[in-house]
Amino acid sequence: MDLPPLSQAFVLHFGEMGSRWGINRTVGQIYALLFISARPLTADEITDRLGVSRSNVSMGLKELSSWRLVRLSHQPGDRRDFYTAPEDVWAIFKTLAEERQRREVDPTLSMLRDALLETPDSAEERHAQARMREMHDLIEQLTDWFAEVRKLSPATLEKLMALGTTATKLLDMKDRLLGSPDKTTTAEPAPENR
Amino acid sequence: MDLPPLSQAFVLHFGEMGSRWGINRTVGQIYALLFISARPLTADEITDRLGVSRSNVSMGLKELSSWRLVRLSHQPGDRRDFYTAPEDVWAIFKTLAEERQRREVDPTLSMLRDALLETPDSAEERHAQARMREMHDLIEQLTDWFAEVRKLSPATLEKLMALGTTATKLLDMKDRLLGSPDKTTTAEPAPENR
DNA sequence: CTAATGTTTCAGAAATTTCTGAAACCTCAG
DNA sequence: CTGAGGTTTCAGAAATTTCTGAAACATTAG
Repeated sequence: MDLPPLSQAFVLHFGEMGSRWGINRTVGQIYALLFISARPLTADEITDRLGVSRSNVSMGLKELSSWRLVRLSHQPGDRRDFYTAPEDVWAIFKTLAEERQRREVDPTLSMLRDALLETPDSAEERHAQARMREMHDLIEQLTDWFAEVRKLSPATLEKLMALGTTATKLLDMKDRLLGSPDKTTTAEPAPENR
Repeated sequence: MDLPPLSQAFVLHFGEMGSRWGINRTVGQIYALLFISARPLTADEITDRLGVSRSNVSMGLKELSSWRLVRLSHQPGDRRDFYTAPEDVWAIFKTLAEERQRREVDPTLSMLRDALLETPDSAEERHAQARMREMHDLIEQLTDWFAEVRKLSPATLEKLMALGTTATKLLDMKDRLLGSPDKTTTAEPAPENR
């Protein structure tokens, strides 16, 4: 690997991290390299810098494309493909969340929904199904909420997060303002934490 | 594997999913099995049901313990260890988030912080460092926010999520009520989406 | 103490995943 | 049409991860 020290540390770290997720080491490294690069890189440049085989890079780039984590660009008078990581870190994060949703959460939800349609044929199975319903409901709720959040502009999001726990206060405020039809929020007698 | 159909589908699915995350197939299956089980199971029962080796189960349970995803219990007059998955799906989700934070995010943040302390020795490295700062700031912000959210009680959380995007409206409301010192929220001239 | 019952460790076998080099394949300038 | 420049595919080699069975290690009842 032929990289200046700072860059090398970063690239190696993401290589390792990648392998904890479903992503393999090389893919992690390619992405890290593109992320910190000041300009678009060709597959050959990536190959040289990382010191892995050309075909490995090709496959890695293909994988990254399927995750929508790299963009292709061209330069006038040059037929080679140049690759870039999107600039906006928020956008990257959003893409990642969307793809994981699509690849991991959606299939799980669908499996759970199917299971919930079956008629359990024993007490054991009845209990199992009840647990699956709990999990299904939680995941669905989280999913819906994430979908909402993803629609927000980065600016709004940042503001929301800056609010932090104050959000709870907002909740109370809303209840007071809109004349809470649901008393539980205010009635809650000082629970452990909120 | 010796399981009724519904349970089997669930267990197999989580086995596969597990391997997309850093978790191996068996560990995923053990967890799934415990999750849907109506009562605590011994390691031997798990071994029989899943049809894997006893030692594999032992290691899997150890791994799950290190993730704080199983609880140990005992029954009077029985020396064997009985394992359970926590009841509350919210709690499970929280634990998972905390552990991933500890194992993946914290080390990354620390690597980034170190990198940001170095003095870049070229234009390239300077740019790389700037990118790292962007990533660092985003992760830190998300981290802080998650930490806040984790403190909320499930009930409050659920309410917050039920609000969905309405939160944005609350934000505006707050600004109007408290006499926003920061005009950007209301001034924002109809951005793509929010 | 020791036998019975249960758990953990560990070295190697098995399976899976990743990586490579060579060949096939594409595209376009000339 | 041809060949130069570039990309992708693929079968097997290499590396890594997972799984197993046997042995070592607890713990406690008697």
